[in-house]
Amino acid sequence: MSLTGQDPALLRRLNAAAVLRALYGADELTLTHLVRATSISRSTIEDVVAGLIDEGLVEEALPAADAPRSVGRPARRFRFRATAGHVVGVDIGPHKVLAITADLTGNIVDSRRTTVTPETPRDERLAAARTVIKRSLRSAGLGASDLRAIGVAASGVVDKGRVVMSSRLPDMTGADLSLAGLGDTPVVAGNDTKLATLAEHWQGVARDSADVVYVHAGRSISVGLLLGGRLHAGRHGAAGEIGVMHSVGWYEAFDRFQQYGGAEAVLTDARVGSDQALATIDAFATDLARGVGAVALTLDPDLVVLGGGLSAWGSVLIEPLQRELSGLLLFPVRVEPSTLGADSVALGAVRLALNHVEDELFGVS
Amino acid sequence: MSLTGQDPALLRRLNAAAVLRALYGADELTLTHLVRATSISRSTIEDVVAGLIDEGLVEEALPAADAPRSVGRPARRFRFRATAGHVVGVDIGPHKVLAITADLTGNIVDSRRTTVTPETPRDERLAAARTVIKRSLRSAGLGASDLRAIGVAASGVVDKGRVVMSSRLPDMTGADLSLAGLGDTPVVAGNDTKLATLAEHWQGVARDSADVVYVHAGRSISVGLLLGGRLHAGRHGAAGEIGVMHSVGWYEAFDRFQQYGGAEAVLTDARVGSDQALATIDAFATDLARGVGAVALTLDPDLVVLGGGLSAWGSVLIEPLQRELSGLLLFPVRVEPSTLGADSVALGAVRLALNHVEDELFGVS
DNA sequence: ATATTTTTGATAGGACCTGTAATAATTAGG
DNA sequence: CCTAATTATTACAGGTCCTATCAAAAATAT
Repeated sequence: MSLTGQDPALLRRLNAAAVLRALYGADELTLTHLVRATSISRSTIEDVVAGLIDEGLVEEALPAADAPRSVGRPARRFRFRATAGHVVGVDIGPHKVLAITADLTGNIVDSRRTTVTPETPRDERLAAARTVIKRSLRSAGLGASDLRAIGVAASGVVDKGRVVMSSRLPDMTGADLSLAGLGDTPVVAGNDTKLATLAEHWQGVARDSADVVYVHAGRSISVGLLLGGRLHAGRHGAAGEIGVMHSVGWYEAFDRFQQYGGAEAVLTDARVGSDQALATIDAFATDLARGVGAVALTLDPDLVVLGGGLSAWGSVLIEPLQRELSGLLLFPVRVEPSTLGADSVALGAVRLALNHVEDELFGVS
Repeated sequence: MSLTGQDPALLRRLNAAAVLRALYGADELTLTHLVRATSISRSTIEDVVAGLIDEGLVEEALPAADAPRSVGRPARRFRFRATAGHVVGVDIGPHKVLAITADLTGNIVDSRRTTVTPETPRDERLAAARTVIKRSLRSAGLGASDLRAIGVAASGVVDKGRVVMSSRLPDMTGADLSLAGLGDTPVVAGNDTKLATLAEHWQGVARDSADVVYVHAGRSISVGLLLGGRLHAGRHGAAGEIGVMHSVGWYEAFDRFQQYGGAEAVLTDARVGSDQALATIDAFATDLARGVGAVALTLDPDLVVLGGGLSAWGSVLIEPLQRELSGLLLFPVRVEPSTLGADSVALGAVRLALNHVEDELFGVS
């Protein structure tokens, strides 16, 4: 059944969530600030904050010695107690396993990695993930009870905590990503590109866009979708798999660079104006635009984000891509390079874990 | 700012909405039924229902003489007062203008049409829409004050109440769909295919699916998207315009039938097993699958609905389409023919208008 | 006629919200 | 150093909403 206001306490939960959200973004706020931000009455704010302090989610900040003094009785200041809990986001990739530990505001407290190879067998790869998580927690001085959720990113189609299919790491097909052996911390999993999309919406260029197409361009090309501010996974978790269509030509696209003598060579030659290098990039942009154009025509998004290794090329690749796209689309679309580096996937896993925690913390519906 | 429970009356609105929704689906319900359906306490239900009766949204049903009698004091029965308001949905098409008048439950009380041609100038076409709406209202015995909203469907890209671009009816490009001259009734507009998608989700085969790709297949081919149970329009209202991509081949697809001697001829020949007719249909299905495949790979939807004139062909077209799609997609997708006829667009416009009314009626967020 | 069943009406108790008035803790200025 | 102005805190009154419980009302079954 739908939302029914059965319990007057619903109002309290709603207001607590609003206060928490307000504190979330800011550093320290006074009660008066909170009243203004939420337009809830002062009496209520006071009660709510007291309750949140009891729960350990908010703490009073001691007045700083060098704080700017103003007239009138000084207000107490409150802040979100970021250390009330922590999450870990782990990127289980072909070449590395990266774990990022963060507090509830998303502040990174530790970051730890191990090297693996595409040939590393499944169990070893998953064991590496467990080990990296444990090490990161220990180094951050955290126990199992401090951990509220774990976010896991893996390549391939990920659905219901499992890798349904992975072409990049065939051995991972069928792998269970619930990482047993780490206590009963809830584990949420997702596809790497989709989680990078989430990261881009959280801290990257897509911060203010609700409908985003994220394109990971590197050795392989893949797509993540954010629709209405939420990740769109699809019925089988296979949304964005436009590259599967052979006529799009994404499987062979990167070979253009290999044939030239490697991606590095193309970039350096292009920078000095080599016609052949520029033509190679143009051809690659055409490949890219074939798939991105289909997705953009389907969704008419606010923004296309170019991520992955090739996003570091910046305008060298963005410009021909945009040129190609403008010939395909009804309306021009904004294309921006990713501002997050190679850690974006693990960062997205952190965000996924935080989403889970927030749903529990200030979940209402 | 987000939802804040500032007012205790929020609970009442929430509960009123829950009661209204419960009454919406059912015919007549007793207070006890409502208590069970909403799990709100009886006292509250009583209050809420009294309030809704005051507002004119609910009425008490007189006990029917032939009602099945049971032990105990007979309960009063309540029903949603469907006639508390009406809406009109109007489809402004190339060949017809169709207005459907419905009450708040969506019961159709009148349906009225006028014939136009693709050459009818813009002002005349819009005037025809106004006239048809007025006639339909008069014939339903309704005054301007009974009308709560008007939904308008037009072909082409529709955004913010205007036709941004129409390839089917170029003269309509730039048209203002707010239909001035019908009082101050709110008018909401949308693209015809998108609204047919809405209709299909409301009363058609897509009733239980949240992520739906609707394909209108006829003289022209177009796509409507429902994502997470909501229509996806895109930044410029141009979502689903995959057919714009020339390589998809949708502009010329229907010509295959014309070259054969008309769509009718293809169908009748195919039914008696003509190889040439079947091959023509296969080729058309391949055209269709090229675009639908791209959309389905992008979105991984629950369901693909085939609408438009060719949906009447049923399995003759569905089967080759499904065959083609299965070769393109990672996961098989359910493909169903539309169950609604040519009125689906106007019906979707009715639903759009009802959505608007409901947002106002039991809008909370 | 009496018992049983179900609905209805009325009352009490508690949680929540808002707004106002009194009180406390500062700074600015004479 | 003292007073006025300013801002924050605390306490209280008034109102809406919810739930739970219990007696009264209206029907059927025996």
